[in-house]
Amino acid sequence: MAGSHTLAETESQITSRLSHMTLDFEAMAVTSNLFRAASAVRNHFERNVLAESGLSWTAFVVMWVTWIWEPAETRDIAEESGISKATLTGVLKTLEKMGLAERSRSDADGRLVLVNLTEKGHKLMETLFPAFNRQEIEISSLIPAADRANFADMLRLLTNYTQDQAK
Amino acid sequence: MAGSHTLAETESQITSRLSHMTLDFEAMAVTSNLFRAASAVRNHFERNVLAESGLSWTAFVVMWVTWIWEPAETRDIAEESGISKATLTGVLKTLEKMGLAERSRSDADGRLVLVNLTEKGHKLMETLFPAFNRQEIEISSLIPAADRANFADMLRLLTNYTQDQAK
DNA sequence: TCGAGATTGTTCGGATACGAATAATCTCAG
DNA sequence: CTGAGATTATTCGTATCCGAACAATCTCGA
Repeated sequence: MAGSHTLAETESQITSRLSHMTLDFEAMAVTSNLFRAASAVRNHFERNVLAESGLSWTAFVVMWVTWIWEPAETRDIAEESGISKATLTGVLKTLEKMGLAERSRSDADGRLVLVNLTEKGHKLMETLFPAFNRQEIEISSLIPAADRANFADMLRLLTNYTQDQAK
Repeated sequence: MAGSHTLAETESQITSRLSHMTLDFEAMAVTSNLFRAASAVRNHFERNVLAESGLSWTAFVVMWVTWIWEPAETRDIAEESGISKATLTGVLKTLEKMGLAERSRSDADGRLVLVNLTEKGHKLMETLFPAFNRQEIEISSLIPAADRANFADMLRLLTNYTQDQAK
């Protein structure tokens, strides 16, 4: 756990405070660092790439998924973006308010809602996505090239397992 | 990106839609899967371990950090938990309301706030943490044992780099 | 001793996040 | 043809999340 204490200090304090318990430090390290890293990376992107266009990480991801698959169904966008449909409704409201996306009810099935980016949304993605990808390259270069694909695969293992458990 | 499309379908569609752009798929895979995995793991823990005691992931982490370092200063808790001080104020309000933690102003420095778990908070952690750690073991066992420590180290690289950039 | 600058925690506004409840729509078996 | 069951998106309530602004406190150099 990064923070005001070193890793050694942290493990030492944990051992001292919880000596009556069996702990798996390695297991703790996997989950706590996963969440810390994701949080830190999201904040980094929001501050350095997305702030200028007023987008949150999730708003960007939703625009990205829509850009790739449009016209996209909201149930698919939510799943591809890893957020609930309730959350997507709110994020799309924000994007519509910014004039970046538009929704319409499907002709084929009245339950479904389709989403497209607006022209303004397309223009934004043409410049924002390359900047975002450059930052992705910078960040991922911290991971040794030989480990990178494996790292992504291990992350997918975690996602797939926990999401399968939810079904 | 896990979702309603396979990885191959996704990369194919991206290539087809954005053929005018150079893309680094590997870089994209690192950041998008990092966030997806973290989100999925958090939801998994909230549903399967934390829901019963009404705690969110972050509320648990704050309790955990406080348990280890108490009496803990709020600036340190926020840093160790990877959240802002503004967020911590809100989370501590929630924990106080639940009777699980208490705050007091430091005698030594009037700017600082100290936090302790209450007796009820300690009791909860005595049973909740082992259950949480068991789930951590289950989740991390998805990562091959030989890769686990390295995986956590790579995550720390991402966190440290992005947080250093924020300073 | 004093004041500028720094640090701390809180409040505010607005965005994300989700489960549960709800209404609308579709499917399919009888 | 009809109704039960399933699926969809939205609303609601509540929690988290953060940056900016603010008030209180501390430090340190002049």
